[in-house]
Amino acid sequence: MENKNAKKSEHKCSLKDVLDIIGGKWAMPIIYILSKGKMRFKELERSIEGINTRMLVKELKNMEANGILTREIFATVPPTVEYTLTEKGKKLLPSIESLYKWGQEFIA
Amino acid sequence: MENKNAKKSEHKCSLKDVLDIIGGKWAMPIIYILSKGKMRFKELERSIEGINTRMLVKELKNMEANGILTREIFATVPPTVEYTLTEKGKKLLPSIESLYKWGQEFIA
DNA sequence: CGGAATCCTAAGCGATACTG
DNA sequence: CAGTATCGCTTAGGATTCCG
Repeated sequence: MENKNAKKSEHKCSLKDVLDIIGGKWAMPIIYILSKGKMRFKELERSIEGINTRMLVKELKNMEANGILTREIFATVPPTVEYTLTEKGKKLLPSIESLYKWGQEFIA
Repeated sequence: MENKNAKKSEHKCSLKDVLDIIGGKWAMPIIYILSKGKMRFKELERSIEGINTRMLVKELKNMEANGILTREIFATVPPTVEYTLTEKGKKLLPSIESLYKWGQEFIA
């Protein structure tokens, strides 16, 4: 069982619960990239420096399971799959952009 | 060398760089707790559910090295040590609170 | 192209006991 | 009280290969 339980249904939702979802190494970078609009798998892989196939797949699945993004498949040859932020996902953007700006300001 | 390098001086500061500093399991929860004011080590340990001595020490050191909080020692018996957010650290609060609120809204 | 399946390792993390 | 010092995981994360 490599996959993360899509939130084990308690009703507390602390900061820790949020971080369980988007606290991984790649989640926020992915969301940040996707804020510019829908993207294909390969585009994402190229846009996010340092990530590899396995981690990208894994994070995308997690975020899909958590309703942060959607996955659309097009039966083309070769196959096309597009990822898009949901409204829920988009509402994470202010936080993430804010973190990013903090970095710009405080990390030389 | 268990400690994290207090930022290896490049000049790019991406989101990843921010997460290198506060992306760990406990950093944001600690900052969040400290937003209420300075606290002693033991208070922190009690306030943050699930953390243990080792991880608390480790994160506090990291954050101190990154200028997010300060550590004040008082030569009392028994010893007293207080941790306080720096201005730099406080500027992370909006992001963190925003993440927290997102959790309140979207994680049942 | 978009993954799935393997294999593997570093390090993040946890529990506990001990010390000034 | 405020930490160190060990020890031992587990698992997140990485590299690579293969498949429809």
